[in-house]
Parts: sequence; C-alpha cells; structure tokens
Amino acid sequence: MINRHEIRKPTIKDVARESGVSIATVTRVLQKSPKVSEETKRKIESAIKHLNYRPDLLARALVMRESRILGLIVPSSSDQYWGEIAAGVEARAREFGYQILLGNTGRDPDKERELAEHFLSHKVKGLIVGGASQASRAWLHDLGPAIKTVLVGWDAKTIDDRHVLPALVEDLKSLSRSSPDLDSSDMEAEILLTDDHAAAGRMAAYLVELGHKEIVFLAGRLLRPAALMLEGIQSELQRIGAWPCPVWRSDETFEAGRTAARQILEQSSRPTAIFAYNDVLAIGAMRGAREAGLSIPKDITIVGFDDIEAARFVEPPLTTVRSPKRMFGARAVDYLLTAEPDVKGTSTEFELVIRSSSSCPSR
Amino acid sequence: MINRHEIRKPTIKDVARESGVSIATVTRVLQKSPKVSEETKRKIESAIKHLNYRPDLLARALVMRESRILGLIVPSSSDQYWGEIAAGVEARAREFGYQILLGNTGRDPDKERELAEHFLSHKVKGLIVGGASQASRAWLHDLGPAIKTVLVGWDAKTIDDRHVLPALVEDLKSLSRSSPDLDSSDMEAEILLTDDHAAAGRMAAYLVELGHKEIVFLAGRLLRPAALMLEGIQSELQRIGAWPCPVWRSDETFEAGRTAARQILEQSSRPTAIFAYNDVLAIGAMRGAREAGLSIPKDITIVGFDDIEAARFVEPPLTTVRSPKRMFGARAVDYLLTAEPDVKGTSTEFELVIRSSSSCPSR
DNA sequence: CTGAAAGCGCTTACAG
DNA sequence: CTGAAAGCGCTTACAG
Repeated sequence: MINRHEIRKPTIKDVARESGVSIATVTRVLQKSPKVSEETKRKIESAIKHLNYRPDLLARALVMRESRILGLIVPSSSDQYWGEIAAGVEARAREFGYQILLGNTGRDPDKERELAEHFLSHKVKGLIVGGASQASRAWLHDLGPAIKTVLVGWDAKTIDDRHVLPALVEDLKSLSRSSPDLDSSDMEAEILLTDDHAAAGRMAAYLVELGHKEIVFLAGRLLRPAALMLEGIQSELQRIGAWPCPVWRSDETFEAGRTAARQILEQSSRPTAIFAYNDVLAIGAMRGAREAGLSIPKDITIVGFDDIEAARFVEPPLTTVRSPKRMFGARAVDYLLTAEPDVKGTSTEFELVIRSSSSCPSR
Repeated sequence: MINRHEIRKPTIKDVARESGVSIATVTRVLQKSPKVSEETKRKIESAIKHLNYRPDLLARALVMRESRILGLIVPSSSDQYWGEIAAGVEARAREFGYQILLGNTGRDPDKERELAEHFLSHKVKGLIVGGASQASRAWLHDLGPAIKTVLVGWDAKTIDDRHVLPALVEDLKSLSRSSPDLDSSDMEAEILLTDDHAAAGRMAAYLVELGHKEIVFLAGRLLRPAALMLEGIQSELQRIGAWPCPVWRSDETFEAGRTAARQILEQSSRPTAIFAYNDVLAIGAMRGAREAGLSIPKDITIVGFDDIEAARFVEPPLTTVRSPKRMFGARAVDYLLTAEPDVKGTSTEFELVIRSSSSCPSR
C-alpha cells in the first residue's frame, strides 16, 4: 500500500499530467522534435526529471516495430576468442545506442537455431553469429529473409576422416576460397572472417625466410579454418619449390599438442619447424618437444595461431598470428547498422607476432 | 511489392483468422491454458505452424509488465574471469527461459549506471552486476528499489597509498568482513562472492604445512580482494605463531610480477615462497625468479590465485586457487529468479589446485 | 469452452 | 506549436 507509488513506474501520461500537456507533446520532446516551444519543452523536461521518468523501450519498440537490440550468438563467451569479439560487438553497438542480447550455443546447432528464433521474437535489429558451421546452414537459410545476419569467424567443420602424413593437397582443391562450401549466396547472410589462408601463408613465408623447409602442420581435426591455413601454407611452399607440408591430425588440446610433438619428433626425419593450428596446440607441442629433450627454438621452431594470453607467458614466448578480434566485432555491427558495403568479406588485418619460439634452423 | 508478405510477420490475428477463432483463444493455447477444446487447439497449432507464427515477446512483455530478460553488467567480457561468469549466467538463465542483455563497463561507474538504467528501460527482470566498486554504490542506491540486483565478485578499490613491506595488519582491521564497506544494507542488493579471506587462508595453510614461514604476499595494488586475502594469510600465520607476512605492492600485470620478483629475490633475506594476488602476477614472478637464477620450486615456491588457462601451460604448472565462476553466475540467476535465500553470501566452494610450482622449502 | 472489450506505454499521422 | 484518436501485438478479466 505504502510503496504503491514506488512500484508503479511513471509513464508518459504522468509526465503529461504533471506538465499540463498531452502525451503527444511529451513524445515530441522525447524524440527531440523541433516543433515544441521552448517553454513547454522546459516544463516537460523538468517533469521528467522530477518524476524520474524513464521511457519504456518495450512499448516504443512495439510501435516502432524494431528494438535497438542486436543478437549475438557465439559458441562460448568464456573462450577468450569469442569473449573479445563480444567485447568488440558490445562496444560498437553502444556507440549506436544499441544493446546486445547474448547467447552461447556450446557449438550445438539446435541451440543456435533456438537462440536465433528467440532473438527474432525479441525483434532484434540484426543477428551476429560467431562460429557458424555447416550445420548452421539450414536455419540460416530458413530465417534468412526475416533478419539481417552476419557471420563472424569459423568453427567446426571436419572435412574428412583420414589422418596423419602426408599431404592431402588434392582434397583441398575443393575447399579453395573460390568455391567455399559455406558461402552467403543461399543464406542472405554476410561473412566476416580473417583470411586464414593469407595469414597462414604469411607465417609460412616467414618460416621459409628463416630457412625452414621441413615444416609439419599440426592441424588439430583439420576443421575448416585449418584446411584454409594448410592451403595457404602449401601454396607458399610450392612457390619456393619445397615439398608439400605434412599434416598431423589430433584433437585441439594442450595434451594433444604435447603428444603429437613427441611422436613427430621421434620420427627418423625430424622437421625443423612445427606450425600449429592454434596456440593451445603450439604450447602443448612446446612442452612435448622439451620432454623429448629438445630446446626451443634451437632444435625446433614452434609457432602458433591466435595470440592467446598464454602465448606471452610461456617460455620461450610463442611466435604466432594475431587477428584483430575486437575490430571484427565492431565491423559486424557496422555491417548490420550501416549501409557500408566495404565492411564485409575476409580481412587481411592480421598481424604476425614474432617472439622467441622461432629462429633459423640449426641444420 | 512481391515480398510484402514476407516482410510483414504474422501476428496473433493472422493465426486467429486462419483457424477461425478469436485471438483470445489463440492466446490461451499459447499460454497452455487447459480450457481449450482439443479440436480448436489442434486447429490453432496447425495454423501457427503453417504461418510460421512467432509471438512478439515485446508486446507480451508490455502487457505482462515484465520481460524474460536479465541484465548482466561486467567490467569486461573479454576477461576470462568475467567471460566464465557470463557463461554461467547465460546457461542458467536459459534453463529458466530467460535471455540476457550484456554490457561491459570498462570499470567506469558512469557506464555502469548508464547500462543499468538502459536495462531498466528494457524492463529486465533483474540485474547482475560484476565487479561493483565503491563508486557503484551511488547508483545501486538510487536504482535499488526499482530492480532486484545481485553483485558478483569484487573489483577495484584501492584502500590506501602506502606501499612495500612490512605488514599493515592494523589497517586491515577496518576491512574485516564483519564490517565490510560495501555491504548490501543500504543498497537493497545482494552480494555473491568467493570468500577470498578463507581461500587465501587455505592456501597459506598449505604453504605452512609444506614448511614455509617466510612468505611474501605480492599484492598488486592491494585492492579489496587482495586486502581480504592478506587478512586471511595473516590470520593463518598468526595461528602458527609466525611473523606477519610482508606485502609487496605493484601493478597487476605480468611485467609487474616479473620486476617485483627480481627485486624481492635480490634482498638479503629471501623469502621461501611468494604468494601472488593473481595468476598473471604469479606467472610474471616465475619469469622474474628464473631470471634471477632461481629454479622453481626448488629455490622458491610461487603460487597464484584464479586458475587462469595459462596456469596449466607455464612451466612448472602453477599452484593456485580456483573459484567456481560458472557456478557463481548460475547462483546469481537463482537468486534473482527463485526465492531461495541460501544462494546468497560468500562461497567457500573454492578449490586448491596443487601443481608443480610449490614444494617444501630447501632451507 | 469461447469471444468482445479494455488496456499495457508508447508513436504517428491528421486536424487544428 | 499542440491535441485527440488510432494502433503496435499481445493478455486479462468479464460475460456468455
């Protein structure tokens, strides 16, 4: 009874009554319409302040048929990679006065779809989907026309089942960027990506420059981005007339990297460098190499991809490639909220981060 | 013209017309009210499917005067710590059918307030605020009655300006948990925290058990949680009649840890163990110690706090304390959405993670 | 079991 | 420059 007034929040009607005008006029000052006399404007503003009135965004969204909200769907916001993208999205969205609705999929396409539909019901202005996979295609297709969507970054798509050396260059023909299997043509969604092909090529060029010719690619499960990376590496190697790079498959964990490195380095013909699909694998490989009695980079060069926080912390600090994740998030927002056509596509704004885990081969 | 129908989404009216009933009846089956005949129900459901109807959650929220959305405000979702909490919040919220609106503050109290107000305008059901500081108090107080709020985890509050050894046990009296300076009494908000005092005490007890008596606490800026930790360490040391633990202040970065360790270990009386405020500092200290020619843990034991990903990757792997961050996020949701009183308060559900950076002192 | 009506808090033409 | 009215897509009593 007593705090009845505290519970019921002031509406536009209250403001109108308090300042002796109609609600239409209140709306006008809320919308900063110029057609309001200075005096009424002042009266209304003081009433707003006095009542501590806050417009109900839901009601506004209902009548305006769109809310200032963007939906962000990622595999896992606790992964540093997606966390950074989320931070970039959120920061840029706020500049536009937008809020973001966040959902984690745990890489489950059903959850992905569920989230997307839920966000649609909330009338989000656009959808940003991180780590979309082949399986996302179906719902992206279904929901496509209903909502402006942008994909950011890859995630899982295992391309086949074969494993271990040697190269499978042929298989990769079909994966070339010129005929991507997850393109936007039938989904009405745009894709924003680092150009993994180019980035890995750049790293390979660096290794080649150092004098490395026997490089093993520690590919994890050879997911989509890994396949692209491999292709980039191969074309670089081919350019200088070196042998194709052998591929080693495994999981994508620290332990997998450790085991893989030990096995790779026990072979009769040891490579001079290991290029890992990501930093976690690379760091695992560093441990494995050390356990095999090798010192890094003297006996073996190890490089990664991503530049996670730990890359700076391990010894020696890891040479890797950094992609501008925050900027990616920001660009996804730009794409949704502005008409700029040049924000889409792949990005070559990665950066080679040379630290101490790489050097000239000793032989 | 052609895709007019595609653009205009079907509403409850369309469903009603298509199935030959009133919109009230459609609502009833949407709300799973039992008072609907099986036949009409079937008709309506098929119309819903056929039209691909999706209820407008905004309209529903407007009339029901609350949306199934929770607001989550954290310093930075790209920090692993907050990212994990966010993941916990999101996962649990979804179990309740809730979505979450995410905002990063960058530790700016003004942004915090701004976000909170914005979320309020979106009629969120509750607010979860991570890393609230002393400066958050004002807006928490103002908005308090309007919205159910729960605070999760500490963040910055420097307690004073003095630095370096020796102990400032006395100062800490005023910080004791029995008279917290950020309590919930005047804010109508609950606080969910790891019991840093207890957790650090536990780690101290472990060190003492190993035989360490000369422990330095690498405190960073001695923020609120660090002060609590220090108190926990001191009371443990006091219990066994050891000298109070010296405190070393610095920033909270890898570099700061590295420098601090070098300086600490150059002193005539070297401690046998360094207990760092967080893992990043601890990992920096490991590097510094190694640069000072010491080996870990043989010459010096170094332990951290948090269990970040890199703690497993460095060599030797870091002994640390893990708090169940996901569970924290989940509990925050429980507090907001259920009436359970036992979800609030500090949590002692941390876990000592003993790895290889700690051992008995060699002297 | 079902429907007509009122209303949630706002914005948008349309008059004046 | 200002107001009355209609309407956004839903739910909630109230009748029947």
